[in-house]
This record gives sequence, C-alpha cells and structure tokens, in this order.
Amino acid sequence: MAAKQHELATDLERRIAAGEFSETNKLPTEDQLIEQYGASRYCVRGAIAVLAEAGEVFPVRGSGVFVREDREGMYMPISTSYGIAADFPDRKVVSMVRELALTRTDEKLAKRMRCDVDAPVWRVVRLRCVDDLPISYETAWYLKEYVPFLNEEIASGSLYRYMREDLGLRFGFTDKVIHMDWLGAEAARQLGLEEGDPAICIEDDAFLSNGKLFNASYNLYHYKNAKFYSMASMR
Amino acid sequence: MAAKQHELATDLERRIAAGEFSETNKLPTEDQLIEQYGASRYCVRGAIAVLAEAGEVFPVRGSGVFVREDREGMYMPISTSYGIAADFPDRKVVSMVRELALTRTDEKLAKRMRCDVDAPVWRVVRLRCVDDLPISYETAWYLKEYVPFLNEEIASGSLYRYMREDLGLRFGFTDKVIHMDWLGAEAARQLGLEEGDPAICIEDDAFLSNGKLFNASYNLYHYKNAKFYSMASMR
DNA sequence: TAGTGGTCTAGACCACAAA
DNA sequence: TTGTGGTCTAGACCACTAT
Repeated sequence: MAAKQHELATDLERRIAAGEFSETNKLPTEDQLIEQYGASRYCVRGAIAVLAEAGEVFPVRGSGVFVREDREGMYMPISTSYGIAADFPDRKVVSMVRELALTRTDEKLAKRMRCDVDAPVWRVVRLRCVDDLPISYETAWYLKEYVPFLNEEIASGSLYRYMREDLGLRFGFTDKVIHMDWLGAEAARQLGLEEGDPAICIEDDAFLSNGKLFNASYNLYHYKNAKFYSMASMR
Repeated sequence: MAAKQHELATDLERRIAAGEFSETNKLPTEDQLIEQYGASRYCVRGAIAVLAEAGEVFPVRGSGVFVREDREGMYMPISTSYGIAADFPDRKVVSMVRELALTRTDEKLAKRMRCDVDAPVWRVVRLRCVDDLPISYETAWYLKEYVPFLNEEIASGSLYRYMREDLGLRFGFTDKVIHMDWLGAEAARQLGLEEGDPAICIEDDAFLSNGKLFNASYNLYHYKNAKFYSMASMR
C-alpha cells in the first residue's frame, strides 16, 4: 500500500500526460487539489514535491504550479534511478548477460562494499541496449547476503524490479561518481567501439533503506548513444 | 531572513563537522531536536531533509538519523550547485575571463533561451581553476533583462554570488544535459590539453524561481581534473 | 514492548505575483 | 487587493528497529 502522496502524484502524472492541463500549463491550486482528492494540504504538497523533484512541474509562489515542457530525445536520469528498465518504459530494453558468477570479495572490493573480505558476492557483467543500441557495459556486484539467488534469466531482465518486488528489498539511496575513462578491449568490442575510445564512467554504490550497501557497479557508457540529464531545485 | 529549517540545518551541519555525534554517528532523535531548538517537528524534519538531500545524513525508520561518511577527494556536485565557488569553499577558485561582451541572441540561442531573437545577452567565456588546476572551459550567456550590468571584475569572481546577493535574483532550478564531447583548438589550449581530446560536457540551463530562464551555458571539463558525484534518495 | 522515523490532519500566518 | 504557494505549529496514528 503506497502512501497517499504517491497515489496523488501518480494520478496527477496521469492527468498531465492526458493533457488535462495543457491549456493553461498549470495544475489546479493546492486548495482545489485538496478538494478534488479529499486530502490534506500536507499530502497535496507532498505529491507536488514528488513531481517537482522529477522535473515535471515547478511551483511559483503566488502564482501556481506550472507544468514543464517535455524533454525531447533519449536521456538517462543521472540522479535517482530504479534501473535502466524503469527509465525507458516505452522502449525495448535488453540486457545481455556476459558473465554471472558467485564469487568472493577481494580486499579492494570488500573495502568499497563495506563488508568482510571473502564475502560471497554475485558478479554480473552485462551489455545493456535500448532500442537495439548499445548503451553501457556494466560490471556489478551484489552481496549474496541481500540477494541470495540470481540466475541468467533474472539478470537478463530488470534486476532492480526483481530485488524490489520478488526479494522485498527496500532501496534507500545511491552514491555516484562520474568521470572520464577509456575503453578496454573487451568493453570496446561489446559496445561496438574501438579500444582506447573515451567513455563516460559512472561508479555507483547503492544502499538499502537501512543504510547497508548491497550493490556496487562500474558502468562504461557509449559516448554516442548515452546522454544524461539532471534536474535540480536551487533552493 | 532564512527559514527556520535552514537555520537548523546549518547549525546541525556545524555540529556534525565539530564531531559532536562522531561517537554514535547518529543525530539526536527528532523529539530531542524539537526540545533543543524549541522548534516544531515540521522544522526539525525539514532540516534533516536538507541534510539528507545533501547526502550528509540518512534517516532509518525506527532507528535514527545516521551521519554518513565523508567523501574524500575533490568532486563536483552534479545536481544542485550555486556555482563552482560555493562548491569548494576551502579551495582557491579562480575564474579567468577570456571573453566578455554584450551581444544579441541568434536564432538558435534564442530558441534555447526561450527569448526573442536579437535579445541582448552577455556572453562570458571563462577558464575555471581550482587550486591552480584547470577544471573547465565555460561559455555562458546571461540575459541582460535579468543581469543588467556585468564587468570583468565581477565575472572573475562568483557570478552566482553577484546575481543572488547584489542583483537580488532568486534561483529556481537547473536542467543539465551531460554527454561526451571533444575539445576544439582553443578549449584545448586553455585547459592545457590536446585538440581532439575527449571531455565531459555539461549543458546547463538555469531558471529563476519564477520559472524564467536567465542563464545558459556550455561547459567542457578537464578529463583528468574534474570528477563529479551525485547522491540521491531512491524513495 | 519501547523507541524512532514516516504519514497524515487541521489550522494559522507569511511572502510573493498578478490584477 | 486577492489569490497563490511557503513556512510553521500541535497533535495523532502508523511502520519499522531494537531489545
């Protein structure tokens, strides 16, 4: 059972997508939404905050809550993401598993993953494509403590959906570090590029809602096919 | 006069930095903070939300609000930023103005900036350095409508501080698009790299709190010296 | 079971935009 | 001046953690 704010947010999203507010480009006022949904102002404002954080609307004090223009083109969100599959619900997302093994952490990985050396981890290497374009070559580790079982079929789909819906994991937050890197021979071959080509690299540490790290990954992005966006409030 | 939540957030930040909670790595409970600051729960939770968004703490239901480990090294926030100067308060940030001219928007720029063609804009090209390392080569446009005056002295410092404190502009949000690009001759020369070297490129559109775009920029980052981080909640 | 953060309500006043 | 979103208070109950 989702929280009421999120239900409102989802419904407002639907109404925006349906073009209900396209004439004025404005949402109903908070008081009207309170009326419409029989909810408190706290809930209504929570829902608006969700949409604002997603960059779909922006509230202007004294004036109203405005719907923002659509972003054209294929961009990946750099901040919150529930996996690439969720980012492109309308596109064909394919993950090709290149490696899947249950191994143990060496010293360096254990340090990064805040766990003991020799802790069991799944190592998953995947080539990820959207609409048949190679997007990223991803090397990820999942602590077996939190992900007891994994197979190629699951890894071919959305691992995040599996962890959330089937394993019942609750996600908390992620840390990302973004920098430039160069492709090795194997990554280049997989992405259809040349060894030594540049790539945007994102190192991602993902934590559960209890603050425990469960997943670390190293992602090399295709310099042509992958673009990112980030929206942020400046208050 | 800042909002009460932000005052609390600032004070909590100070206490965290002073190591007051380093033993348990936990903030006082919400009830204790209500007591300590004589504030309502709304304020206290608002302050915690500010710190959580900045990645400094993470709240765990039923358990407490935990202080997160420090990030080591020099990283730039990819999401919210009040300018590079604010990102590195303890470092020597220098902006070298390479161009500063009052010009007019051509068709393409006008479209990007959602303004009329031939609208007056300041064009500012700067090389930005942190601790004497070249970080980025930035081409930025500021609509004269919102920034009536600019000179080299101001552009050498923090333009954002100037706009906020001296011009009284209130910032709303930014859109960023991140992708790979290659350095032209001039950008390479300025950054001390070779023409054709790769660079992370961030195109940034900045809006006032009334939703009007006032600043667009095109930023090429030094592939060695610039690293970014992004922290995000996954709820 | 006790303690802690998450959600929700009801109501008040303030700051700002637009007429 | 009116209407809008922003901040704040007081109080209630729920969901989860830790013991």
